[in-house]
Amino acid sequence: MEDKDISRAVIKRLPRYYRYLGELIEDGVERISSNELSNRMKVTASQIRQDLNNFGGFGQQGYGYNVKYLHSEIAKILGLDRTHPMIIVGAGNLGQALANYTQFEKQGFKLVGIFDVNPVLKGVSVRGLEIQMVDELPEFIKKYQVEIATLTLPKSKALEMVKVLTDNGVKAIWNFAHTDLNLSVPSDVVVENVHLSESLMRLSYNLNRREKEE
Amino acid sequence: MEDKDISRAVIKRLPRYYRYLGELIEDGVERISSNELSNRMKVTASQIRQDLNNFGGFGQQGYGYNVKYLHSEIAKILGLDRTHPMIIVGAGNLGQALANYTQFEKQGFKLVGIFDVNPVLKGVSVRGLEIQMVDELPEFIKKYQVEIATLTLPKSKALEMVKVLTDNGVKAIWNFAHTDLNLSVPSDVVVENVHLSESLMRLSYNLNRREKEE
DNA sequence: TAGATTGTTAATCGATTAACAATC
DNA sequence: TAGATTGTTAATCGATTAACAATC
Repeated sequence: MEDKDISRAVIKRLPRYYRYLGELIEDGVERISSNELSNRMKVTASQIRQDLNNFGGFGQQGYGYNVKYLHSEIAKILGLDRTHPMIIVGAGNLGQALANYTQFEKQGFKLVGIFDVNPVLKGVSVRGLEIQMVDELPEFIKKYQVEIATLTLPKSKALEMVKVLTDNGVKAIWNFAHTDLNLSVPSDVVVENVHLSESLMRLSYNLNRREKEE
Repeated sequence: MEDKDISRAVIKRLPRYYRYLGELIEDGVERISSNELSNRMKVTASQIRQDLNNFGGFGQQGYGYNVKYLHSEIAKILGLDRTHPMIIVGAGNLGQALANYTQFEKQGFKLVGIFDVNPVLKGVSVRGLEIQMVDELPEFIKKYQVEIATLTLPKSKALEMVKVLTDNGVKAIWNFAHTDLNLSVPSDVVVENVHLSESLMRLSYNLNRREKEE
């Protein structure tokens, strides 16, 4: 590919642009300038233009950006213009909660299976899918061409699971286990770590800080 | 306070240091140099030393860092050395899943109440706590001196809720709703936005990218 | 055409890395 | 003391912002 490397910071902002553009569409807004958008999003207009121009010239001088067009272009960049078969591995509280999040489906992340290691959960139905045991993973992944695995298992089990998943063709791992999987995954597999407890700690840090300030 | 402003990037890394140090304690490691730690964490030793020195000199020349001591110092910085009364507002799948996450309790985030707007859920027990209706929030927040509110409600309801919460003394909001609350909250209230769907989109972007690369 | 606003280059700012003197 | 490793300053790198010519 000819694409230059896009910085992490830019990629991090893309879904936020996408969300705001979606809201503008709902509000019936047809076009928007980088300046108007910058007011809404509290980022600089300069940053918006720089960010977007990493991927192409989506705007028009004197006019601004067509909201629908820009929204659909960002969707393409993010891979939301096609369906990604996804499974959840770990059918505990969090796994089941994510399974019930219908929002993801709308964005093309289609849940095709739920797995766990606990035999007690075998056959239990979650949003119309029966929980399966992990020994069925290899066959299932190939059959359904699973691209994304959501990992909602304890750290110890997560590490074992990763090998099974990637050996059988999973190309992306959405990791909720308390460990950094990107260090133990083949180089052609992408990982996004969520780490909710770290997020809560950052909140706690800022809370602490505010209290001390006064 | 005399503290200079610590950059976001540093704060983002703190919980990760904390996690690795916790693992080192479990492994019985007593001391560690920035160099050893840098190998494990895949960051530069220089960055580790710079980061830590924002908060004080926790190491010793020729020796390195005492693992237990550093761990406990970071805990203090993050506010994990005391208890934070927390509530969950929104007792849907995600809210209930988070309620059952006992990990948070261990780090001082004590769940004292769960609330929802849906009367059907009233009185339903989640991890020993009966779901309450949101009209009981004002009294409850004051009585239990609630510091943190976890928001797991749809966007529309989240916005109304924020006012009730902050008017009654909540000082920190852990926001899972698909909106940027930091733009609509009093300046003395801190917000941490989670945005799971944005995380999934970043994974999707990287997946897309890898596919195109070959 | 004149006005508006992009795309893009240049300037600034901040964060990361390297280097090394201080010191245990 | 000699060796190791921090704390900290200086150099580099990258990301953000400002400015403006290009152009719709």
